[in-house]
Amino acid sequence: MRVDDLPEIRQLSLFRSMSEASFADLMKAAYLQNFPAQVDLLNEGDNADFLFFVVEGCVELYANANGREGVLALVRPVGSFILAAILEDSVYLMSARTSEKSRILMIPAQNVRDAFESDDRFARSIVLELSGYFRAVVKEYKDLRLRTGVERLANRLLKYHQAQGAPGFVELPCDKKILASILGMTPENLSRAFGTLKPYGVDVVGKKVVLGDLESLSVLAKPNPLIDDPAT
Amino acid sequence: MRVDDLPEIRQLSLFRSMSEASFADLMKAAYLQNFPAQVDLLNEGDNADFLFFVVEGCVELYANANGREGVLALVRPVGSFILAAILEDSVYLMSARTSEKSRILMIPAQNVRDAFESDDRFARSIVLELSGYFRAVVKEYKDLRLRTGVERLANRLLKYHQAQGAPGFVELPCDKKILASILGMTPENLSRAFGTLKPYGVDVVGKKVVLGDLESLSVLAKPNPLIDDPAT
DNA sequence: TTCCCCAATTGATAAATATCAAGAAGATTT
DNA sequence: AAATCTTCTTGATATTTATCAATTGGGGAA
Repeated sequence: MRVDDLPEIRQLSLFRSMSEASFADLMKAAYLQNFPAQVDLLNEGDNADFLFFVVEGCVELYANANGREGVLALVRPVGSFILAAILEDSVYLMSARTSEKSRILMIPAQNVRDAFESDDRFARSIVLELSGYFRAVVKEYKDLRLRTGVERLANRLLKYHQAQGAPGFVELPCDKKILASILGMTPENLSRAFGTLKPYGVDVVGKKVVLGDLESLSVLAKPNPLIDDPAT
Repeated sequence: MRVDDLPEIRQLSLFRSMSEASFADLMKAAYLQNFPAQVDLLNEGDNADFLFFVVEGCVELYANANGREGVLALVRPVGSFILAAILEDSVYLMSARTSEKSRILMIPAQNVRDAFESDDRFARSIVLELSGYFRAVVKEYKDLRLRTGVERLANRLLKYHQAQGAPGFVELPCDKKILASILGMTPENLSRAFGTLKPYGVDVVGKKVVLGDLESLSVLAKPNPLIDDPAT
């Protein structure tokens, strides 16, 4: 399937300042494909052949080591993944699978590297994209390193709450099983962590979580913009 | 103190392909300073005013949250830190302190951003530098997420062993207290982890660690280039 | 050298997290 | 609607990790 017209891609900060010609070249080489849920898009260790964008749906980035597996991030429209591997012309450090029916844009790695070499504006956009990625991972690292599971959950709820317009409740963006893995815990412990947060006004009803006492939840969570604010 | 002559800086991949003029401008604005051990160079949350290079000595990058502190990395000559914060014109996500007497090169943030805008080669070098940083943090994250403390220690020992030319023993690059924090554990647990590794041929004599049975140590560690190989 | 401070170790205990097992609740298929 | 499958929850237990306390030991300062 070829790329007909994807204005939302052109509007990404990565491509917005790119020359018309370079962008056209990239899109000419690109593939737009629909995948069902639970399809592996790439495996860690594979050579980085494509740069990926989630146009619709949702993709899990995950990794395996020492007999364990963990989800590192969810990518939602319109987000890219594994840019760094492409630029280093190296292997993927993470695996990726669709977590629901998804529409994925794939740009061959060599075309991306060519555009990086030839288009100065694009090269600079990539710098800002990578800086953002880097800082996001540092935040994830600090979250995992310096907080307990209950604290991570509490902060995550507060973060979702902000992102959803602070209506007093939170709509979980995925199954609790996935959420648990993103938070670096088992599903069992996520259930228990929700239980621990009950005295802090947290009530779970399916995928909806009511935050009845933001004050005391924040006291427990100790939210920190240097970890929890995506914009910082 | 002004920068007289620092060929090792010019030779960094970040600067190697930069124009003579841009590099001269940067160095004219830069400061080269000597610090004793245990001096705070910057604090997380501060505005990113300088890009730093360790010319001699050693710097710890660390962070605080929820009443806990952790060392995220050691930077040794000639390494840079907090490039991403400079480019985003944002705040530092990590704090930095000298862990020994050190010579530090500091380049004002605005000069770095100016050079990034004006020098196309420099902009591309930054991309590769950031890609490397990003992948390094992802590896750290996977290490912490998917391995127990004993496994992290075992793999770290094997990594140092490789880096030091595989002489059958390892010279620890820092105090055990710092090493413990880098590995994401307490000093007490590091001691016990060394004890756990004794049956696998690991014998500690001060800062020297003899690896007497690489075979069985590797079986326990399950080293993985997608985490442990700095070059991947 | 002697003293002193701090790193390092060891033991006892507590907290956090994972694992195993079983049942309950939802969702999907037939 | 019934059957089936998976997620989610809860309990019991084990592992991992942290904390508190008490020494021990090594490196620098006077």
